[in-house]
Amino acid sequence: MVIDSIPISMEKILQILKEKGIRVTHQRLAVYKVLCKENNHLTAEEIYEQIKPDNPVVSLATVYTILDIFKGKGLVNEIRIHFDKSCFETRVDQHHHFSCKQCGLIFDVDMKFCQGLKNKEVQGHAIESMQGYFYGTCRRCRKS
Amino acid sequence: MVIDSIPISMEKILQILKEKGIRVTHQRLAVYKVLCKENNHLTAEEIYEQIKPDNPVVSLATVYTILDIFKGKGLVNEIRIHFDKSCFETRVDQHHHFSCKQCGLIFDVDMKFCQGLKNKEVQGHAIESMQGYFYGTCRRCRKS
DNA sequence: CTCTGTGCAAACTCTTTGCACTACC
DNA sequence: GGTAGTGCAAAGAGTTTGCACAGAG
Repeated sequence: MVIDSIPISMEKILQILKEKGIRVTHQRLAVYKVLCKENNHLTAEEIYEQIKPDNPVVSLATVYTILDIFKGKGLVNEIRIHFDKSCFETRVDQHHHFSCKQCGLIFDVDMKFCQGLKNKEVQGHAIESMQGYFYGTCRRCRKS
Repeated sequence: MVIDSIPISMEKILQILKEKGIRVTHQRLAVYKVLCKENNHLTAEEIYEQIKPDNPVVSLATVYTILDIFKGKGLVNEIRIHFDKSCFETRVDQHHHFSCKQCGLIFDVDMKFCQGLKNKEVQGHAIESMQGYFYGTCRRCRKS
């Protein structure tokens, strides 16, 4: 399921969590909501900072725990396009990422080249998943 | 330049370092030699452990410093196929990596699909470099 | 001899863990 | 009410930094 940057209702999130058998708490709703709202690639720290205003008593450790649960249930995807920290997104289908060296933003990349690579093999090794990380200058930064 | 797992002479390493304008020290020779010898994807810690026997007084911090210099001069490539730590290799031409979930080994992957992607663009973003990370079960582990 | 490289220890960042308390269901 | 989730603080791993000493050119 891909959720766009359009606002998502609390009822919808509640339903998603219940479907996955994830116990519903205030913090879990908040984490998922922020990830949907931004449709962005957020670090645990960024998620933490964004939910704090609405939820003053919350801890970064819990955000990590929640992300780990979401990841295990296939609700979020973890990427490591920047070497030093993980980013999380709600888009969990096969796609890749571009990171801009100037502005630091991460963009989703859909490329045909790796369609069908999954469950194939390369040089005798069986591929279960793949991540393509691209680095360069993004569309917007190129113009300026 | 790609150096295979065949032994490399100290003279050759010396020459490579001098060509790149890198001041030659015992530690730098040792780091580069281990990376060549293994033709492997080694973490800083692993490099440190391997050079210690021949060079009892050496520090992990220096290994990091040396790897950073080598990287800056284009002598080694840093990959982050495992989220928690970096691996280094002497192969610096365009290629990708496969990590086996069972044995943990990293294999080089040469794929046609991304030839020519460099200096092209994707969805308006200018690509300067890319990294393809594949995960699954390697050839050897599949047999057992 | 000078200036860069090194070892050491401490600091730093991101992430995980242990434990008592809280709050879903 | 029982079990799982949480906050907090502390620990852990990987990496970087500051500084005095050592060694390359």
